[in-house]
Amino acid sequence: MTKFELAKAYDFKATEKRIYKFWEDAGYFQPTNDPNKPDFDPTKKPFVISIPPPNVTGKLHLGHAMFISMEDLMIRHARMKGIPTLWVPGSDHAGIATQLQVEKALAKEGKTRDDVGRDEFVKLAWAWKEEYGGHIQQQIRRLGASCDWTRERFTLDEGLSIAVREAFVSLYEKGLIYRGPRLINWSPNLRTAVSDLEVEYSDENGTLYYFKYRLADGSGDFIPVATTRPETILGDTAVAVHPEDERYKKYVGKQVLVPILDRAIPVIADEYVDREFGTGALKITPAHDPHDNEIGINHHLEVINILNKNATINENGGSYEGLDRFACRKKLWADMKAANLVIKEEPYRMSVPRSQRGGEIVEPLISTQWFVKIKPLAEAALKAVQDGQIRIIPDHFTKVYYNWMENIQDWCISRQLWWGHRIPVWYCDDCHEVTVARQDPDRCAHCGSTNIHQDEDVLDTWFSSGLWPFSTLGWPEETPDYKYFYPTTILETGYDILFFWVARMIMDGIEFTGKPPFEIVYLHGLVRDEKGQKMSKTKGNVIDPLTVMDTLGTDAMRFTLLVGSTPGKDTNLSIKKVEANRNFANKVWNAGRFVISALEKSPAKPNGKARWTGADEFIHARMRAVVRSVNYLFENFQYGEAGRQIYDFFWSEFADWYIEIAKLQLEEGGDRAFYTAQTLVRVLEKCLRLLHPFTPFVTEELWQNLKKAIEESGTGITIGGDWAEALITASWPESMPEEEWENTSIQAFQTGIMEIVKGIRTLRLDNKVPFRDKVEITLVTTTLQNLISNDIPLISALCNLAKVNITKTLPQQEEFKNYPSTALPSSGSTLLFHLNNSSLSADKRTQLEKELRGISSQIDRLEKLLGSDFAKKAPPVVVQREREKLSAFQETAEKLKDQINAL
RNA sequence: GGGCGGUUAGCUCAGUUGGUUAGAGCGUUGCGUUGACAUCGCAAAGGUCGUAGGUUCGAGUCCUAUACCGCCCACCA
Repeated sequence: MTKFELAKAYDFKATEKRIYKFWEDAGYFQPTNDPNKPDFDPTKKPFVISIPPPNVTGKLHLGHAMFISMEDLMIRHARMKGIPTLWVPGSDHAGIATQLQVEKALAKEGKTRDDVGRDEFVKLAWAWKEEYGGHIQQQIRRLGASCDWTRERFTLDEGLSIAVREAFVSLYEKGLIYRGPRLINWSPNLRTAVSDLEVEYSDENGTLYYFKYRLADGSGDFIPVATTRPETILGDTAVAVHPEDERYKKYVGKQVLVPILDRAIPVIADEYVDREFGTGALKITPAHDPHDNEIGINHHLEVINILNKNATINENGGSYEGLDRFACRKKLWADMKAANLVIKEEPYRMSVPRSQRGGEIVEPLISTQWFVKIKPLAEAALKAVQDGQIRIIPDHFTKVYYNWMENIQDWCISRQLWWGHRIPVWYCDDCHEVTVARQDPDRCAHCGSTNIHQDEDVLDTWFSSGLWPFSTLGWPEETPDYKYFYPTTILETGYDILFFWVARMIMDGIEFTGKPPFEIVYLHGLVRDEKGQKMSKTKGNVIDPLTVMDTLGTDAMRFTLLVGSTPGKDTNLSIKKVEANRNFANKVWNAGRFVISALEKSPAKPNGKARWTGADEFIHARMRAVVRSVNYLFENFQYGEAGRQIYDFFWSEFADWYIEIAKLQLEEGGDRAFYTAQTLVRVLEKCLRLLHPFTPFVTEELWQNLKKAIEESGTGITIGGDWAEALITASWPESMPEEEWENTSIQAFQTGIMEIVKGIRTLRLDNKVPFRDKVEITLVTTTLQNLISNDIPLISALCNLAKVNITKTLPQQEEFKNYPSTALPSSGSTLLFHLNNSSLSADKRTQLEKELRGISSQIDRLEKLLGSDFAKKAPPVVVQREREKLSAFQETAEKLKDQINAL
């Protein structure tokens, strides 16, 4: 007797926390790296993932839930395969995001960052990190993430700061980092430069302003020009026209006057100008537009910056000085109108650059910043993918990657922020040379002066993220971790940060370690709402993973995310799906309860040899097939499909069929009961292993209970292998070679028991005979007789039959004419339902004829098929399969005709 | 402008080595159920797999063209 009283429903709330603690305390997440430990094997290639570090002050959202589920799946699978497995967790200091939060908190006290000063601000930011930084790590634990918390890292850690310093200095020494004035994207609210990637363009309604550029010669002649940003007129240093434009050719070389300011600027000719667009004349503002900047360089134009750092107009704007850029736009335009310099305004659809973080309009302007000369790094990174050293999944993102790498621009890495890695550059106040050093210097490396000061800027957050796979393992030190675990195996993340992060890690990895930092890039899709829309607070369609876990359980949510996703494709999440998977977790739980209860009905291990029933063989054969298929799918990164197949097998074959049959087989007692219990245990146990990477909690809890129950049952049931300490360390089911009996067993069960039982169920429903009424049937068959001879009691019990008759030919007695019947086309058999109801007989002919029509069309189709080249050219196995189908159909058709004739 | 993806049941989506009139969940309809599970069971209805060609004995699956939807990159004053 087992003393197991498992709850009727799976109680995930009670289970999840306890199980997680059990795993963590037992040290399962922590691979050994100690040569003195017995389980350390330096010849084994470890499986390693570095977590995409979430923002340290972030809150868990579905994007996190997605990658945690995905990576935990990979990690658990590898761990079960017996591979030394490491998943390095950590978080990112998230320069701009965190600084904004701290500034927001300050703003509540009516202060700005300037009020408190840099040192104090950084202290506040650290305090903020200490207070909120742990939250997301706790939330990641709730997801069941089996990462090694003893190796947790933070991008501003001491070790990682050393890595950042090393990376910067080494790039600088190679001439791959330079400083200079260039046109960059300026974020006025944040008062920092941002990289091109951090600018997002949005299509918005704007205005195209047409105005007059008067000639300086006082002729009163003018060139019409259009712009979307009138305030930039203040910084114009030329007007460009196309060299062959008949309208404006004559003006080239002459001077025109900047409106209001009356500054004289040249008219130049450049082929870049599109004669068709606008007025065909282009104002040139080299300081505030990328193209204009290029043209300016080619024509040696003056560069006039008109903006302050907060996007107000500076001293170059004359009377507009101090005005905000947009206020200036209004006022300048009004003034121009008054001066009769305005032609017209028209509505215009334009693409507006906005800051990814703050959302405000970004201004292109000239500023002195630090840049990485990226082309040499990109070339090597490109090659690593081309050569197959790194494989990107799904494949089509390879092209996206190439496209980006081939057109890459230098990367602006300096940020005018306070929260981040300070740029390791010191300026000498005496000789004005720069000192770039790994250790903080106390004097100038050139003149020895102690009058030096460090660069005020910090590095782009992504600069440190790019080093993540190796900086977290100890680089630049040759630590044991670095030597053993680097390069990592898979980099798993969303495709939205392919450029931000993945591409940079590849470039940095190759540059600094000489090796690609990982072998596989697996990109998952974004999680959207059930209609496929992006989740956003304003739309109110945000699903909070914490709430989902609270109400439906972590396993259900993980399973939903994993099974609903295909690599690289966005997935639409709806609560309905999670509910369905909550039901699945409960189904697993209850199947487990049943199997445990079956142990009570099983005697101890018998001496006799195993006697398997058709059902036993069927479920074993299907289990083997599922294991093979799941392994194939895992090898090809098709985790979603793998999960789906396990789900289907578990529910519609194991639970719906085998367990139902097992109930009857257990009643027989003796050996039959023993082998049934053993089959139940073995199949369930294997399913728990397969499911564990998807739904770790319910499977672990059940597995441990099952193990204990078996030990205490005294049945001596084995699982054909060793039990492990815990499911998390149990071995992964490997594929077994396909054997002849598998197919035979599956075929036999499906065409025999399954089809007969389904047929009887259908007859019952069609004829409104409830299950509780016993009925008699006659099975007319030439093929199934031997196959099911032992299964008559089983079929009888499953269908509540009083009697089963088996004949080879249709009975000729008068009464049978009125019996409802159904054809079993895959075996060429017919089922007669003993129910003499003359009111039904009227319909019988039509029903039979309808069935016959269906079957006949199948026969026609197959005859045609088999008469075609198909028979000659298709593989014999395939042809044979169709032949068998045809003969079964033909037999069915004969029987149907006989019945019709007998009416 | 360049690139990529999608189009399969009422809805949301699976369906990767081409194998023969397509699957799931939810929804709908009907029936059932006190012993693993109502977080359940049995069944039904519902699809010419966007369109047009092509390759092949065979195409949802491969190729070409096309329509519509979506995304990414570059960005035109």
